[in-house]
Amino acid sequence: MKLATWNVNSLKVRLPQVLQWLADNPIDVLCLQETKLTDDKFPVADIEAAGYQVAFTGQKTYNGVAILSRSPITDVVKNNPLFEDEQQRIISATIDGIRVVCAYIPNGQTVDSDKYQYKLRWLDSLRNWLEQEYKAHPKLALLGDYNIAPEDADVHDPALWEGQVLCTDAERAAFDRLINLGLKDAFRLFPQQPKCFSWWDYRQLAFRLNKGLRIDHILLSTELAQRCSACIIDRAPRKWEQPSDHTPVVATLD
DNA sequence: ATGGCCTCGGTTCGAGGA
Repeated sequence: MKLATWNVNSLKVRLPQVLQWLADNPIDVLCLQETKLTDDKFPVADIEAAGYQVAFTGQKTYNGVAILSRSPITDVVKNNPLFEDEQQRIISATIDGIRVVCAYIPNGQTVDSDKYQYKLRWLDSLRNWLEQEYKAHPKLALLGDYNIAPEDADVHDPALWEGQVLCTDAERAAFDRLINLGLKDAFRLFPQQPKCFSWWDYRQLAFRLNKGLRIDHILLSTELAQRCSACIIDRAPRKWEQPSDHTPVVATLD
């Protein structure tokens, strides 16, 4: 079983790429972020025609998340019940006995902004809610765009990024508190090449120069981590025409 | 280099992303 996450930066623009990537790869569950579509505009028919069921929650212009699945999707929950939020950033569902949580964690903009404080509050509440969810669902997976590079190894130039949003101590501490619930970073369960990233700025030839960050993650509960046999970042779609600035991360469960 | 890019909404620029 393959679980994946991909921030597509507008599903309206990227739908052909999503369908192409699913045609190229045997993905069972795909979590999408930044769909940027209201629910009435969501391309349900195209996704179903590709052999996937889908659950989604969106809004105009910003945010928006979705879960695509080859197996039936049940018990869909939108957002974090403990955190009042107009922004559509979380959707959860049960698929083949696994509780899948798809999250688009706030960016935070800059450390001196209100958006950064919102990000930290949002992460604190996410942790509290997931603590409950984990107890209810031992087979738990949290996939998404975390907007956090957990370690300097996840940053192309740690000195340049030191103290910057996505890399601050407070954000990394929030990530560690998710880990401390008993979740494992699937990518770090395995030996990896250095300088593996999931996002590259559109500017400055960043992708060609591999000036990126690893900010898209798959966290697995202990039970699922024991079943995980691989986790890779697929750079291929980042090389396509008109790419998202993020590329998919894929975990394989046996 | 106080930047460069992309998307959206809605107009021909500003906000937001990361």
